[in-house]
Amino acid sequence: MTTVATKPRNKPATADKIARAARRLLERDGVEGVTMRRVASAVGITPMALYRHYANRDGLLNVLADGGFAELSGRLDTLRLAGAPERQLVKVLDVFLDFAFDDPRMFELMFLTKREGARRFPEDFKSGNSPTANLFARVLTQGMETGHFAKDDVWEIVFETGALLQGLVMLYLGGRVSMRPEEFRAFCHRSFRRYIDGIRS
Amino acid sequence: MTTVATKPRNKPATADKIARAARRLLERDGVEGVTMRRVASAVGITPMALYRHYANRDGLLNVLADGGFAELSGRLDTLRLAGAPERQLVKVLDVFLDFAFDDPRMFELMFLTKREGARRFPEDFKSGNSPTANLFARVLTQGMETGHFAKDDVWEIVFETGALLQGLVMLYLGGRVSMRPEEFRAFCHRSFRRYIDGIRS
DNA sequence: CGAAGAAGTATACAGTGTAAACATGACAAC
DNA sequence: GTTGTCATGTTTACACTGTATACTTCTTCG
Repeated sequence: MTTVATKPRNKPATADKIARAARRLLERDGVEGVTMRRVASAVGITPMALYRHYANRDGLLNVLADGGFAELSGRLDTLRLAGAPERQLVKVLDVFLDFAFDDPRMFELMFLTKREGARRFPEDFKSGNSPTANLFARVLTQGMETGHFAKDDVWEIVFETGALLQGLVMLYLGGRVSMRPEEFRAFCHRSFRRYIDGIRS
Repeated sequence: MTTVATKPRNKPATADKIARAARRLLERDGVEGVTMRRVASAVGITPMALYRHYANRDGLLNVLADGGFAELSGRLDTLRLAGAPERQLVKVLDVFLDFAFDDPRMFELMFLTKREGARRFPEDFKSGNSPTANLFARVLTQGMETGHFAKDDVWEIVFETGALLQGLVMLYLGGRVSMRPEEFRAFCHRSFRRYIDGIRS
């Protein structure tokens, strides 16, 4: 074989195929549906081959979650934020809700599942490691400077707003809310409004 | 049958021993540590014998969770609520936090785990099936009548306050908060205060 | 006594994640 | 070329999980 033009070690290729297959399984069957055997079978390899590319199942799930955060971050970047800070915050909220509605399983993995290597409060927030938290903090800070919000600990508010949103969506995705998506969105808007009214000066 | 004073079928005896053993396992190893084999071994019977007393693992976990709700309800009943509604709400918050600190695994099972038969919003709230929600709603209604809070949808506020609390505690128990318990409690107090200020008229 | 029914056991099946050993193929150095 | 190295993949196996099925054993009642 004179085969000179060999593929230059397509190591990332299979790793990518694995991630894609896992992603599809996640979307369809949820976190618990992402089993090593199913992923391997979807890719067409043996389960143990997965371990050449990912340390273990948690490692694979972490990569999936990272992809989710990247996509969410991308969506937030497309936001053209302007107008009153209150409206800006609601826009951010809507991006989160859209994401949760579009890909509930991914949202579940990202926020509602215990995972190693997740961000910690407050250090990982203040260090600017979380783009979504950064965006939120920027809007809040700006709102405080312009007098729309009472001066307070920005990071605490970022964290607790995230907690409120996470709690609401967790309950919704967990099937504990008898509302259709748009009803629930309206409810979240009211809830957010109540909260914002509290921090407005 | 002279046998009048027979043990009236001590069926509940083993069922209770099972529940107690499961409860201990839950406390020590968390929800995932409660496996049928371990529970059976702790009781001294065969795994399949558990199924004579509980439909399946989820049934057993539901009974455990019910016990947790009963205890939480009991703790709330001991509260002597008086004074300003804001202070009453904080007292209720503290009961929840105490419970979460005392028995984090149980709290996790009760609020942070997907389970069948969990309360649904709004119907199960409005119907009065949830004692804890009832208590909260009573304080809120009273606060609205006395002018401490702005008139609003009580059940919505009950639900979203629960969501906020759940989100905060979920993040804390999930190891995403670098705070010692009392630090975290103080943070929750500030967070609650911010929220209450929003609904005050 | 004899029947009934409850409680417990034994065995087995289909899953799960993953450790250990081995096979194969592509590339670099001699 | 030959050899060695390293990445990739397979095979097999282990220790778990929940639970279906069938069998035994014990208690209670007619």
